[in-house]
Amino acid sequence: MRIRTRFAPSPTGNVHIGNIRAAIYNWLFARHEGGEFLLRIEDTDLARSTPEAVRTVLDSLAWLGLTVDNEPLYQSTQRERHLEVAEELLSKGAAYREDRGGTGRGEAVVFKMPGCDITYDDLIKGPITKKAADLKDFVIVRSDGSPVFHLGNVVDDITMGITHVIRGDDHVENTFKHAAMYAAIGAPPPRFAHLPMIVNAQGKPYSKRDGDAYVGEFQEKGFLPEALFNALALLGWSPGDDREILTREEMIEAFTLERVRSSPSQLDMTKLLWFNGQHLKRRAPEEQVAGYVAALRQQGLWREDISEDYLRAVIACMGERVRLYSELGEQAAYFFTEDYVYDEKSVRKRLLKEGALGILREELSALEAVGEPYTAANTEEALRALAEQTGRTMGDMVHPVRVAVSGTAVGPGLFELLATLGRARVLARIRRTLEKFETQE
RNA sequence: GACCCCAUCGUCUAGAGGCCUAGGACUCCAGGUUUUCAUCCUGGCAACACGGGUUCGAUUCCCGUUGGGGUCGCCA
Repeated sequence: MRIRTRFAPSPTGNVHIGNIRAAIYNWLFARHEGGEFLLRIEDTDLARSTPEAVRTVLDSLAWLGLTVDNEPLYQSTQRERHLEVAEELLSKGAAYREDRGGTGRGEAVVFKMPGCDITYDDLIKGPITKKAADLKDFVIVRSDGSPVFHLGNVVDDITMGITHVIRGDDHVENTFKHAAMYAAIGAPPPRFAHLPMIVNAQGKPYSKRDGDAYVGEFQEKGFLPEALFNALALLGWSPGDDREILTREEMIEAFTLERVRSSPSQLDMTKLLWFNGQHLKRRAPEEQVAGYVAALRQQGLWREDISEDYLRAVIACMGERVRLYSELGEQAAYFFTEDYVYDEKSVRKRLLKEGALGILREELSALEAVGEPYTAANTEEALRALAEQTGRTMGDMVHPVRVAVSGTAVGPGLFELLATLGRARVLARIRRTLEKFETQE
């Protein structure tokens, strides 16, 4: 039989990482088995299910590359089918009408539990049994005639031909109800697998106050979809060897439900950042450009006259110092503005030290003497010659220039930095720095 | 409260009775490389919640305790 899984979110706004992780596992499982991954929008709560909310769900799936094999089934379109099944259940005696609690609201349709213990074999947790005494009848159609979640969920899974229901831990109790309904309807039940919850940094369930809980937040912060995918997939699942950085294909290849853990876990932001850095450096340079431009634009550092060649040079220059697009602007705004800040500590240590400004002035002459092309090799040669002449170390040479042209003591190799910045900028910045601090001394 | 689930370094995890003086990753620390930082290399700190069993032998199996979580709706 062809494997079929589904993701069945109720579109109530942003998609939580716990839910998207369930979607990832459904997708991975279906792809691994050569089956299908379907989407159902559980939009019966019309008040909360807006078109924008549906859009958000679709966007999140698309962003993460979770390709769906069907046109999404909107649960609200299935209402008649749900009610039909309720009638069948009624006529079979598997359900009855009752004014629950005698509220006078009218009669609801109540599903009758079979009166025996129910056991189902969870693909992740193993067999779980519930005693008959702990199983209560429940409403499947409200007194106003609308179907309840349990009815719609089961009926839709049957009509969609779902073979494996992979969902959050919070549904285990429902599974006994659902299993009983499959039996009453006379449909073969799917296999169930319940994923442990993802908890917040305090090890507690997520609350509205917690940040970093929704897919959109990571997207906005500039995380790479493949990095979030990878990190989330490895929360609760592992390939069985020591691999951590995996491509989608490698995960599909290795994914099995047997290797999913049954204890909750938390998403560590520091490690997520590491995942991002790893995936970032695996991206082709041309793929990176757009991401950097978007981040720089957001930071107000982008100007349309900046050439792509220049940006590429900057990216190459910064190398693995950047793990997230936004870190480029944070760490090295000086590539994009003349108005960079002079880090106070760096200035004190490298420029205001005895004789530093004198050295810098000598270096200015040496660097002025270097013509185009202003390559790393050429500028290095000039400063090496100066160091030899004056009996100084390269350290003495490098530090003042670095602070002068970038305002900070940390960054890429100095000569790559100079070559990237270009002759005009370098000389202008050194002159300006000299002016600024010589008068200050 | 009742029922169900969970429990290995700070975090993510490997481990399915002896291969474990418990392995890997992130973070952190030290050293090396480098003009600085980052990368990279080397090394280090750090865990089987507790108590009983079962067994020649338990991180691994069973029971209990403790702790955490889920569910108890005419919500989904």
